[in-house]
Amino acid sequence: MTRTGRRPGDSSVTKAEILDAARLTFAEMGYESATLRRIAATAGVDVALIAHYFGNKESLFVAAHDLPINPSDIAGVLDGVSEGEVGEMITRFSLAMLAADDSPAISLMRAASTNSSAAAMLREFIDRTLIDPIAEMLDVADGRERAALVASHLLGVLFARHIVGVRELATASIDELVDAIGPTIQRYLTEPAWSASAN
Amino acid sequence: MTRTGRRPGDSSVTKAEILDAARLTFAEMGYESATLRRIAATAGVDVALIAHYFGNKESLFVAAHDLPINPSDIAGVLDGVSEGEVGEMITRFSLAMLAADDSPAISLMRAASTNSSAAAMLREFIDRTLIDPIAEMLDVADGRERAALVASHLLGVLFARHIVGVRELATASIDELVDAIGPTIQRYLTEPAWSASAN
DNA sequence: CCCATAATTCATCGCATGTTGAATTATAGC
DNA sequence: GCTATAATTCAACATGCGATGAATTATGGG
Repeated sequence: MTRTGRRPGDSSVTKAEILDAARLTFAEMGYESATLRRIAATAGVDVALIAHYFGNKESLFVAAHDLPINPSDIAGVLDGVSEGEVGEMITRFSLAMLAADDSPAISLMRAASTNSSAAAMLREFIDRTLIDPIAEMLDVADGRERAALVASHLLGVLFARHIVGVRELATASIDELVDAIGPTIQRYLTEPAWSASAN
Repeated sequence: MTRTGRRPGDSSVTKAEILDAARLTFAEMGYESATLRRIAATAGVDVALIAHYFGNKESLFVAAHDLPINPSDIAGVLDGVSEGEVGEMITRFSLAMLAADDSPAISLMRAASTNSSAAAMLREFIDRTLIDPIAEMLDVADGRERAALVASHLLGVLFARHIVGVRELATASIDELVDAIGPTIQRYLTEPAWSASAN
């Protein structure tokens, strides 16, 4: 029975535990349904400690989604891959890396649906993590439009598979999905221009 | 200043107005953020009237999403379209019909992110409105898997365009998007088998 | 060994929510 | 025209929320 006052023993990993609990809880239930009390309970901590460290709920959310995937991850994945395999690689990366249970991507998708500042965060995340590096790699005039189409499909697969639970996608293995979707992504990237694409 | 008691005048369109307000509000803000009081205010009605008609919030949500798109809509769209134009037609249908501001599809997507019974409703909606009719039309062994891939991409475009607001997709016209995405959808539908697809 | 400071909990506040029950007024069938 | 019933609002509730301020205990630098 922990009582009041500072805990004995080692240093403070507590802050990181709160962030982990926040990521997990936000990813499971979305922004408004994830209560500070529940996050605190998951972290084994009083709710006031969260306020002490992070001020308010929104700041906690931002802090929990700040670091964990750095935008150069995908650039690293793409580096040294032959041009014909890029679609497959991006697809595999998205299905594996972005879809872990406490992944900030899924968490952001959940939160973005009901919270406009989370939507802004997800928008920026998509830009930095997917569209920017892909467009830079492509280095063609309509690169950002192509990358946005890629992102939309990958988002849709994550959404259908992990949030909605569409059976045909939820039960498929990553390899099967990569086989099915990779070539489509590849075409969006390297197929000759399909029409006059505006903006 | 409307006071207590039954309103004078005509019959009761009030119930339908509540449903409209509910659809609109749920679509704008998601399940938990849409409060009964706000829905009531939008409908110009006291909150207790909602309880009187629909019992509780969840029943209201279900009622608001029950009828409004019937699953034969897409079948009608597909009927009499040449096989090569099906992808374009489905894409256009999704971008136009499913994405209106008070569309139950967007509303369900928002709610599904944070509410598991809404996710179940969306799952069923996708099955009935997209996967079932498409698979039936295709009439091939892996028809449901193909249809699920189609649905995932279309969902992703709606999500990126209307919920996240990815710029490249949000600013594009429907025609431009149909030009870009239609051929991809078409390939998912009619391209020869890509590999051994399981389940 | 002190003492400033950090880490932590407790108690509580104000507020918004979903829900309930009673009161009031109009409609419609007899 | 009376009366049962439907439509509607008002008032209030219990609950759970995010937030705040004070209290308590350990740590670590001088």
